[in-house]
Amino acid sequence: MKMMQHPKLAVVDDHKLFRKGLISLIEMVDSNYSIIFEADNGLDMQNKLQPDILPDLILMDVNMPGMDGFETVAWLNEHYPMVKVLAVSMVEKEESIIRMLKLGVKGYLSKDVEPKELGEAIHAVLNKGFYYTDFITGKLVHSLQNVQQGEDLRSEALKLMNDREKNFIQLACSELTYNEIAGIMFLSPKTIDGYRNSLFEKLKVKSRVGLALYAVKHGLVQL
Amino acid sequence: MKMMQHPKLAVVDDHKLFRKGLISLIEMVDSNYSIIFEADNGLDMQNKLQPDILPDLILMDVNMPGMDGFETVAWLNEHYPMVKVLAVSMVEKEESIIRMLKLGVKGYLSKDVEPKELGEAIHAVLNKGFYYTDFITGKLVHSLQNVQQGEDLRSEALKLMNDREKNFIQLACSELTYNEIAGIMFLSPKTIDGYRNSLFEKLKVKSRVGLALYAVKHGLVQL
DNA sequence: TTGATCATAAGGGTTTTTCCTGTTTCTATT
DNA sequence: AATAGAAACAGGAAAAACCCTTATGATCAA
Repeated sequence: MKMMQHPKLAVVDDHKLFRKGLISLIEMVDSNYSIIFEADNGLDMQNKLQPDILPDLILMDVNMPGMDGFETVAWLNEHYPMVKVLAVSMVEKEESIIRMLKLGVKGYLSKDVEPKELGEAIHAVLNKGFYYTDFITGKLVHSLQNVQQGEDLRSEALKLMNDREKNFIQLACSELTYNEIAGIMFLSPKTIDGYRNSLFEKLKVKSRVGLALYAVKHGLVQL
Repeated sequence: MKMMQHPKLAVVDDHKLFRKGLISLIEMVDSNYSIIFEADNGLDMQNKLQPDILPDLILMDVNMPGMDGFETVAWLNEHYPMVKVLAVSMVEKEESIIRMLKLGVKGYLSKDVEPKELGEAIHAVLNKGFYYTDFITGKLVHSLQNVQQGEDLRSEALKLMNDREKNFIQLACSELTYNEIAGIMFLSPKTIDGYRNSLFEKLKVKSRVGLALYAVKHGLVQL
């Protein structure tokens, strides 16, 4: 495997102390790396990015004021898709990890890993293209299985209502008025009233918005 | 980490020769393992499973005549969820891998790995609970990104509105009335009126339901 | 200083939604 | 045929959502 000569790195993190510490650690683990800039958040990064001297890898915090990690990575994908990103975050919420992976980050490190692992991660991303730990893979697999749970939610929900109600709730997830829905279903608006009230009770919601969100959550309508 | 004393294994695969070979390899890498049964497919496995002597781990082929790996794992989840499964397959189609992982298999091995890796995989599943290679993780991440395009929508959507409006649209995805939302945001209901109208125009929606669905679709609120 | 723009907010109206309490119609069962 | 239960439907009223126009103060650029 061919090694990069002088990998150029950048650090984006709103906590100055952490940022500086990270940089000093990186310089310690491998003096070959050069930090070409550091930034407080995504906007700051946009200003400091020089199109003619792009970093090979950006260490990116997730939660930052102003422009957060998600937005920043999305922006990078748009404008400089060749720049790799290694997420470095305090939070280990599954949802954050999955979102960042979906955006294509090459790895996701917790802020409390050993410096040794930081070095390994950077090396892996630069030379192998990615660094996914068992922890990350575990989250990934778990989130897959949640999609399965969504299916269960769906079938549970479907059991609660009859065909007319299913038909109605789908139409209710729109900008049609109940009167218009009644027209489409060839029913009196008052019957629609009845469906609504019965679903409010069954699904424990209090408004049409609640109804629509319930339907989406349980996969009864696709967006 | 505590080792299991005499791990009980089973092999389900329709190719007799491969099955026998696999068994002999397993006995070779660690004589501690005992193979308590082998089966041709899922149905055969159901017959040979003795509820009082369950295997700790089943090596499971994916494509089998009769009852295939998917069905078999689903059945195991239903009836013996504590039995771990390590998929061993000839096919490396992303879709197969993802489906098996969704079903909760603890690892997915190609049939042409080195015997050494087979040993490592069995050991890892028994002692650590799972064995996911970089290859598997790669497939996982890739399948995530295929599902994706929502993040781009999200950042597009965020650009359209200011902070107050973002705040408001999230609150609008609830069963609060606009009056209550005004109270929460310390604003006059008439100002909320203004936010609503401005978002209706910007997002090209006509009702609060439309607003809520827009927000969900673009990832502005999570369900 | 003036004009433009933006966030906030008011007045006052219409439409839609929500929530009662009923009645009628149909259908299945005894 | 009698009856029980559901599905469909109504009247009426209050609450919420929607829509249009106008106004004030703050900020900013010319």
